[in-house]
Amino acid sequence: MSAYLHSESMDLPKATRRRLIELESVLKAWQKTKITSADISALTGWKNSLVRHDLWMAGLGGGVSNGYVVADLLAAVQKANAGTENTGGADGELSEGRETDSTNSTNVCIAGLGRLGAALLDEALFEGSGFAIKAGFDSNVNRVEILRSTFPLYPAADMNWVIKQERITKAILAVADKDAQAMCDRLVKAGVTGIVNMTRAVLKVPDGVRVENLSVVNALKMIN
Amino acid sequence: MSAYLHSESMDLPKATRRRLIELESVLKAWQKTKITSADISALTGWKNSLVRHDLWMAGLGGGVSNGYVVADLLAAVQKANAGTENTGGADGELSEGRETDSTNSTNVCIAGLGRLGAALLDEALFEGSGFAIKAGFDSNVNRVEILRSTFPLYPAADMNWVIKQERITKAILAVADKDAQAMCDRLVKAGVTGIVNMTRAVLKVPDGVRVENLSVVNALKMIN
DNA sequence: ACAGTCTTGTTAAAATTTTAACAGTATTTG
DNA sequence: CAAATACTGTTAAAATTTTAACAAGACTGT
Repeated sequence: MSAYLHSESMDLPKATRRRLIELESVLKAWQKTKITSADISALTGWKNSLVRHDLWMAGLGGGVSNGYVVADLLAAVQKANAGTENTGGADGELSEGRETDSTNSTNVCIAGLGRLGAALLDEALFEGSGFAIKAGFDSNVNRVEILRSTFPLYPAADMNWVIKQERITKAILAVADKDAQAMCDRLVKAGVTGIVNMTRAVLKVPDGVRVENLSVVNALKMIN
Repeated sequence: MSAYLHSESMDLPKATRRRLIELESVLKAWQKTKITSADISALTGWKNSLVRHDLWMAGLGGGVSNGYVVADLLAAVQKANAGTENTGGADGELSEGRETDSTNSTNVCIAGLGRLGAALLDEALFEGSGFAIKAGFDSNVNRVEILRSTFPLYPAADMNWVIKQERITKAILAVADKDAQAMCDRLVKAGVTGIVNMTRAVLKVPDGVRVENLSVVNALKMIN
């Protein structure tokens, strides 16, 4: 059973996906032109066999026996990490994995423009990430009108049409805990398929919608 | 082998700890006085057997056969979640799990006061969490002097003595990606034992220091 | 070119985590 | 009050994830 999927097809284990995403950062920061699984292990704490296994599962690891060529591996990993959804056509060889491909990015909105949400309205944070903030929402119309931002802000009432018009597929949820589930429901209804949840609330979403929890307080509890 | 630890003693599996922390939020939001593992399952998506298993592992679950009394379970879960470090004495029965126990809280600092870091200087975010922000640091002295905040801000150079004096044990890292590892090293050297990493960098820390990664961009990649 | 080293891809084993199963005990219903 | 129902705590099985092991391919230095 459990047919290995070391090529592309269905999705990889979550843990592997997370490591591949982090590996991308590691590779970007690596100076030399070559890197070994032992190097990566030293840098991250992951067992080197796990690194190789991850790459194998993802069908990556072009090289044969002596270390990885960073440029190649990075390109492959980037491609794999983008993979799941995003790319509409998926038939092109894509131009060598170069920097920000603004035409090919996933559109994101921020729901809740309190201190935290407003702070995320920052292009710099998303530079070269493949994601582009397209809108901010808040129930408080006052806030929407007063806040200065590089991105257009809307009252939450406009959510439905804005999300459709701007082809937004992901949201960052930064409302108050007590409003989290309600806002989440609205986002999902509007067509969002993934939510980064910055609140402490545990969200219930329908199948097919992914949630990633990023509550600072919960994280503090984890490291405590 | 693998002696079950369904009582208190060594630490629970990470996944279980994470769920227990989230369970805390779920219980706080629950209105009725009783709750069953099936209710929790419906609310979170976790299998009900997993919920019971988690509680068993943690040595919780006071009740016997008919659902849990929310107040009791919440108190027990809160106690378990605080448990790992934090409490110095650990011999008291602790006063009924009441709200913010400001004397008993863990002290936290924020390293990096850019838009994101500055936004976290917000008491409201940490209300009733058991954590208290005690200081903010930035290498840019200008920023430290200009920023208005309820919390004292210091140039990074003062980190060492401030962290000791204020008995800070945890840090939220919100510097630029390229400075992340260096700042992390300084924090660890100053005595911090846990870091919430908001950057995209993968941090290397010595044994005994816990890291929780909360990069918004990486989270977006996960849900993509 | 050959022996020695390194390092990968891949498989198999070990460890961990989740799911299912069920005996036992409250609670409700007739 | 007995039977039926509704849950939990706990153990055992299933599934998943990580670690170890190793054959085979590439370099290195002589």
